[in-house]
Amino acid sequence: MDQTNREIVSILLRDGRASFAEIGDAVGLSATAVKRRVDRMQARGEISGFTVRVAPEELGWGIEAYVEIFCRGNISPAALERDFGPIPEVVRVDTVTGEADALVQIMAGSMSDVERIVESFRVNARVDKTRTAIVMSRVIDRPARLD
Amino acid sequence: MDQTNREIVSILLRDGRASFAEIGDAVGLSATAVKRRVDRMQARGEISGFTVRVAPEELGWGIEAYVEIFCRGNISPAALERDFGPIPEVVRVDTVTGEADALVQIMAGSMSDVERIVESFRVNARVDKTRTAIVMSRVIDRPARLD
DNA sequence: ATTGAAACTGGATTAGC
DNA sequence: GCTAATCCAGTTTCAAT
Repeated sequence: MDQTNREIVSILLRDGRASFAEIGDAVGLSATAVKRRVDRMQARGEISGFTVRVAPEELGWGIEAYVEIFCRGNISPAALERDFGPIPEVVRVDTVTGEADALVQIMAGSMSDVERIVESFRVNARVDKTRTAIVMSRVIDRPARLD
Repeated sequence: MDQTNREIVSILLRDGRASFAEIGDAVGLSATAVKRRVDRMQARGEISGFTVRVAPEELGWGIEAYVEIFCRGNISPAALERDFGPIPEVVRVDTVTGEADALVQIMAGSMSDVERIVESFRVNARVDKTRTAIVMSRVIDRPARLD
């Protein structure tokens, strides 16, 4: 990944629908060249896709929560993916250092949804304990910057 | 926000560069009507923008971390925004229920960057204590779904 | 107030270099 | 990587509902 690709990605982070011509002007390439670079980055998996950024509450995701997962014994990333992947409200799962084994982020419609989802984590035999932090206010939420 | 807009957003969540014509086919509207609906959602702030989804390690963000922030006394969202907003590695800040007052998510180039950034949190007079969890593996990371 | 059709503009894409 | 040619999407206008 060279500097030019970094600049292209930097622009796309700020505006995922920027035209190839615009990007080309900014980085000093033709639109064609930019398109090929973006296509190649997508083919290599450096770019995994494009998406829209939405105000969660407008879409019925009234509640967000972080759930720390404490397991009995070890848990593999593959097992986590199998267990949490099918739950649509789960938007993110990381294995982490520290007390907890994993951190799960959920976006739900209501507090009772959170309750139900977290409860469903517990039926999983490997999950020993959970600790939930409800998001009160989203202060900053932005794509990482390159510059 | 009506059902049609939900469907449009649902498509854009999966492909943020989908053409208005494609979306129109899927929801039973003309490209024109779709464009206007997207424009209006953007004007109302329901859609805050479009972005690319990238593989962080490809971009020099080798390390991600969650930092729990414990404050002396109260801390307002506005103060958090002022203190953390200028740090480019900070991608997310939420005030949360539970032990910690806020949860900060950072994307950094290296462990020493994490150390430096977390250390910089501490110089802030209001921050009493921090607890850092380093991400070992990103198991799931996806936009929330509407279905 | 919102839509669809048509016309126009300009970007996306392909072919050739 | 660029240019040129083609195609198609984005955008605006306008009439209709």
